[in-house]
Amino acid sequence: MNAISTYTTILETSYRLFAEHGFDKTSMTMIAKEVGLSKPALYYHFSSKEAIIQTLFEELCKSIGFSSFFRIEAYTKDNFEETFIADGLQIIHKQQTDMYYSRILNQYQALGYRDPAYSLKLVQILEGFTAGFAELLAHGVSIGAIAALDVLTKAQMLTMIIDSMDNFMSYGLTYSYENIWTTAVKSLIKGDPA
Amino acid sequence: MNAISTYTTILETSYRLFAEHGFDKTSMTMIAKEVGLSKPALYYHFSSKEAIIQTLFEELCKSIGFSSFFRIEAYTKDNFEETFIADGLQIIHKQQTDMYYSRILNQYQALGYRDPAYSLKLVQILEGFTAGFAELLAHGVSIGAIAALDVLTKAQMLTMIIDSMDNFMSYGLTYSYENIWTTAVKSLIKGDPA
DNA sequence: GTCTATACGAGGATAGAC
DNA sequence: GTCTATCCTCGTATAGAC
Repeated sequence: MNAISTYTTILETSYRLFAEHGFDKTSMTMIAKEVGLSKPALYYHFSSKEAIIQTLFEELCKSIGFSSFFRIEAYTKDNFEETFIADGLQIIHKQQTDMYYSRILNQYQALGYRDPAYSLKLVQILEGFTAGFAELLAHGVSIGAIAALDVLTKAQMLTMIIDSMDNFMSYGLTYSYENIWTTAVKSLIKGDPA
Repeated sequence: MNAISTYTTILETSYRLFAEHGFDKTSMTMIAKEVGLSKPALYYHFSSKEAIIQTLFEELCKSIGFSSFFRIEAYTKDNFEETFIADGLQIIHKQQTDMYYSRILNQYQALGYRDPAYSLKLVQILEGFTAGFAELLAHGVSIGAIAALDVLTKAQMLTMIIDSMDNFMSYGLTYSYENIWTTAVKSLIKGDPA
């Protein structure tokens, strides 16, 4: 038994190859060679290529929900804006540590066009962000930190900014994402409390 | 000679099949069958599958630049906000008339990860939007329609909203995109002129 | 411009031994 | 758990006739 199991090595290697070459252009032969196994040994661990793709998807989904980044109970009237900004910056930093993340996500999105199992889950994550932002903004209103105006629309816009920053980063665009997020939050949640 | 040439029919059919099944899962056999041709006849018009993909990409790029939607010379102090909103809504409406558009774009983005020819052009289009918005906002400042604050960052945010709305629409999410765009523009360009 | 027939390679997956 | 050898299918692409 290795310290790092074959199973885990296969997943990590597949993740990288899928990001570099895409699902379709990454063959089981490539994965086996890169891991240092024969194809049948690979099939011993995963019954099909689709099984690898699904397993990776489940792992991915575990770590990218709204509540992994934003903790509503920490928001007070005094720290509201700065905490909002800081929590969002966590997402940016996480993505900057995994160059492959958005490429992989892009491919699951494409898969979702043909297999609702993927799109349903991805939509659920996006809607989780919108619902989370809406709840957070509503919380901000209730504690008197911000004005109650267009809460749902603003939540949707924040979700879009997060979604799109990910996209831009995957293109290699070197924008000042920290600055964009900070400006977005300030633009959207400013205004005197009602 | 048909009124609609074989060449055009191939492109239109390919566009639809690529959107429905993806580039890789759409074979030349499928395209030939759907068009009503044999495979060699198909290869007579396009020397390879890649050639079809490239031709479609060039056609696509022609119609999605910033200047196809925003006409800076029409912006005055009095109509600035409403024209800004109206021009952006054109993009939303255009995308709503072509369900396949964002699916196809998603795939060219994925291709771009491996072939810079695609990503360079796509990045160019995105940067065209950011530059266009920045120019438009600067114009707004110069004619006294809006305040001069964070012009570049705001231009980037607007590009992101456009980019992400496209993405959300492709998921089938039925948000009120008109409302989001309107709120985005109002949130970002409001403020008294300097 | 379009066809029938076919070459050729690669990919997913399995049989059966160790 | 891992191997060698192999099967089958399907993909791109071409040869050569009409």
